[in-house]
Amino acid sequence: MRRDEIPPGTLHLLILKTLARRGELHGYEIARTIQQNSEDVLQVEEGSLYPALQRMLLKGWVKAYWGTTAENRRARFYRLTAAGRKQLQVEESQFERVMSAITRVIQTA
Amino acid sequence: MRRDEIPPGTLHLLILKTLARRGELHGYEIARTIQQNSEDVLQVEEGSLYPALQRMLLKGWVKAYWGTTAENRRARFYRLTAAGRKQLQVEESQFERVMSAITRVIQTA
DNA sequence: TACTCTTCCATAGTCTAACTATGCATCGAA
DNA sequence: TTCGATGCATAGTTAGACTATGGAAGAGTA
Repeated sequence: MRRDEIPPGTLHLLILKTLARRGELHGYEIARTIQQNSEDVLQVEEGSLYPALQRMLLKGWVKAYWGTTAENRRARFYRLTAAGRKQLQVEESQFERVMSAITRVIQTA
Repeated sequence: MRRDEIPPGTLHLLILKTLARRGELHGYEIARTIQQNSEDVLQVEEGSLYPALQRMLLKGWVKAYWGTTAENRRARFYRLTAAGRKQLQVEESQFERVMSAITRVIQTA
């Protein structure tokens, strides 16, 4: 998940999508999920993840609460809000729109 | 071609690809070509384009020379170097690799 | 004539967000 | 008793796309 690899903002999209599917997860779990689903292509650094979650909290796309994991550890869990669900739709279609445009350019040139 | 839409570095890829197909073009022409091929989804701003071309010159991916356009205007033409051709391959497969990873995450979550 | 639009180049400075580095804390296993 | 994994978080750096701005030259037009 490097600056020179992925679109800025894509991390938001990936987090939103992951939460939409999985319901509620804590940060570390979100990172591992994305990493696994990408078959280890996308490495989600903690220094990217937590700031991203902070931004998303501020924007009201997610809400958070403290709880305990299955292994009895303290962790902060995140859940999508209605605004987050709407944002997911926006970002998903935006992503699709731009990526197919780029693909078009690459294939046409 | 906005920061919140496209991957940083993608502009390089699009320019490289465009030059690879079209042979040699001047800056303004590169911008219009990308824009047209994307069906106006990607707006290539001059404040993005020219700095990108400078970077690419520095990295030796393109070389430039002054000439005149069909309309008899002074313009700077760009052509791919061997290094640029190699870089194009790298960026193209990189792009493909990451985009399919993102798609995988979005579809799997 | 003056005007606006398009073509063409270029740079200075701003801003976003992913990054590195770092710090802290707990648990289980070696 | 050290190490790895789990878990959170922030400070500061960096790349690069952006806005704003400057210039020049030609074509058309009022």
